[in-house]
Amino acid sequence: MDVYSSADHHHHSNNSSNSIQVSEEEETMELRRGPWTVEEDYTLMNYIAKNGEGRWNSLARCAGLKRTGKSCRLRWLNYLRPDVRRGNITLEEQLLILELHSRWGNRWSKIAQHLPGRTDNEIKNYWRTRVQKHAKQLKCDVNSKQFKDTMRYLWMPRLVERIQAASSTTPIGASSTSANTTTTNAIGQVIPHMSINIGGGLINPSFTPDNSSTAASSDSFVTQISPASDLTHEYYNYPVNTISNQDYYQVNQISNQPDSQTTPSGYFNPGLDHFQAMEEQNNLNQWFDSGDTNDNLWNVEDMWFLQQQLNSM
DNA sequence: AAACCGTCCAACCGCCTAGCT
DNA sequence: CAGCTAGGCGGTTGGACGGTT
Repeated sequence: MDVYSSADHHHHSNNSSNSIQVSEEEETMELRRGPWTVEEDYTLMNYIAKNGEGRWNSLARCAGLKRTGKSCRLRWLNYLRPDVRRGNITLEEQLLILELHSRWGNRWSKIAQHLPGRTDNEIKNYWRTRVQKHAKQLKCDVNSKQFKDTMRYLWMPRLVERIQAASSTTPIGASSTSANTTTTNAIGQVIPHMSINIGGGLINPSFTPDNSSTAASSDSFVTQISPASDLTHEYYNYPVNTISNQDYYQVNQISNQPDSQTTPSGYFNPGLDHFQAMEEQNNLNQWFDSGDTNDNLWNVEDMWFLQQQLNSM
């Protein structure tokens, strides 16, 4: 519906004389769909640079884009926006996504608000392609208690370990213990941090597995992360992995929730001995260790063992 | 070489809601 | 108040791509 009915169509070409007979296609103002061309991107960026964003339907018309307002909005927010980050999800981001998802469920936009530069779409894609894949491999439902516990007591602590390990070998300029509120990235820009406390209380896992979809009242348990808006001037074809985890986000303090039952050991819940035993028996590094920030598939032994554990829960 | 397969992600769709008339 | 529209959100899809057979 949106723009389709509009008669006052504009053309991005400049033939104002319009002497050419209007084709049927132009008459009905056929809207383009599918992938955006470089020209369309350029048009949209230019228009927004001059006129700002918002009022997407009229924006699409005025800019001469044969697109719906929705399509323009999506393209801008998910791709063209200067502060959008694409590329590998860092360990810190993975951890945050897992934690926030355990809290809020599929509230992607809400989760995205806490990951500067990341879009809801990207987080959603990450979840579906990475996290759900593991659930599938374990033959359990992503929403099941079993899988949630697996994430909480295995995956997330593992991420914490890896983050700690990474931060202990952090190069100069990105020390892990600092309480600073900014850090400097690889190209010398000062950027704000994502707030994750690794060594101390971590992100507060006061998570109860069965209420994941109920919106918690405490949205502020993670301090709002401000977008690293000055980070990606080179946003088109932004190269992945050019900025290391350590450079990008500095491990930092987080405000603990008042009602927290969290111990300083974070996710390691003393009541879950079998998980800890499991940790000792199995080298689950296979999950994480082959790539930089990639998750990895279970190896056969891990899969088998974990399956036994899950079945006995 | 080519057919097949799995993964990833940009972009779409439908639904919902807030705001305006 | 109802009706309409734009914007926002979550779910889904299709095509590109890389790896494997």
